[in-house]
Amino acid sequence: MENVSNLEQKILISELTHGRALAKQLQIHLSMPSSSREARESLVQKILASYEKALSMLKYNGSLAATTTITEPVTAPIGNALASESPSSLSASPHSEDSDRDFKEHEIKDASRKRKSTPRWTKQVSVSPGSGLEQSLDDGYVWRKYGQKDILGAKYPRGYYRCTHRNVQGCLATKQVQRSGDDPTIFEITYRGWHTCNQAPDQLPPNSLPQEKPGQPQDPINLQNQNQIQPQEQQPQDLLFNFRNGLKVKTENLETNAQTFPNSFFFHSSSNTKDETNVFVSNLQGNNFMGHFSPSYLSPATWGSNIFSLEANHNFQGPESDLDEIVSAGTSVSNSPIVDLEYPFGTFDPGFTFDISGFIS
DNA sequence: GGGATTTGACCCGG
DNA sequence: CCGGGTCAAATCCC
Repeated sequence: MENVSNLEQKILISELTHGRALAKQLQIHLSMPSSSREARESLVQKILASYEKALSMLKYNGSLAATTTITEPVTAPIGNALASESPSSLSASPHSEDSDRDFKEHEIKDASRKRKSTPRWTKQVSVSPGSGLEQSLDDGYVWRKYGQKDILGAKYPRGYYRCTHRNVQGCLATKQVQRSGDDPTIFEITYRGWHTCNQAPDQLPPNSLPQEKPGQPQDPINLQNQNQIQPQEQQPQDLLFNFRNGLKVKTENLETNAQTFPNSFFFHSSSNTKDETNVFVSNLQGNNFMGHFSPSYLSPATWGSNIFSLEANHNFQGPESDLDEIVSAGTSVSNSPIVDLEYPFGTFDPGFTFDISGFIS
């Protein structure tokens, strides 16, 4: 119980801090003649999104305490899951083309378990042609498509993407993109898992272009065959990369077993907020968690136009959560993506504190 | 040539 | 057995 609230508090703090950082960025943008309107609006949206999330968490928490309505335990076997992902292709040296799938079997078994506990959230994005929302499908991460499948009853195939850095950094984040049948301008994007890679989608230095890729107009509507979304390119964010390189903790082996995950941590480094902003929930799982937790995860919605109704699905204290705690944004955005998230946290040890000072210097 | 995408096969859970 | 998710060889593209 207390664990929960403690965790919640940390998340809230990081969310709010994140929002504040965004506001600062906005402030800078406002005094910057070169700043585009889109950039500003984007920031505004992000800020609002941040607020929404924070608020909804509070509300949800409240309702939890008050009514305790959790419908689904959403079994989160926090102990082992998620990180155990490691599809053999990852861990077992890829260059093994010898015996086929025989010996993979056992590994695959535990991999299957993770799926259930992998957090995921869905977002609907509508892309209206010509309204500058093309980039809506760009969430700032670099994805690599690994599959496409026709889904029963769906007009368009579903695309499966995973983080480009999966192999290198063991980033387990994936997403599915499903184009809506009745409204082809709507894409439902389901994210799964956290990014444990170095990408920092929504916290670019204030003076660098926010989200948009200058020389790269993209038009999802023109996806070659109306049914596939192309992954977007992305600016290298070396700053963060380098930064992090210095403190990467044995990422080489982390694919192989979950146990190494506990040692890794991750936090955002935004250029202008070096203070407490970065003290995020780190090493959440000292005992069991499932990966990293970064604000970027909490703010998957970094899109040009947002938000949304947010649905949180905690499985903390067990049974029942009616998560009908839907918070609709006051902002009447024409196209309001819907974010629908569920993160199977279990109990955490709230006691941890994390001092990043040692890493920064 | 290397990385990304395509696409049919495979695996697993329901 | 069926459908969704993933793998991986073939292919594409820069």
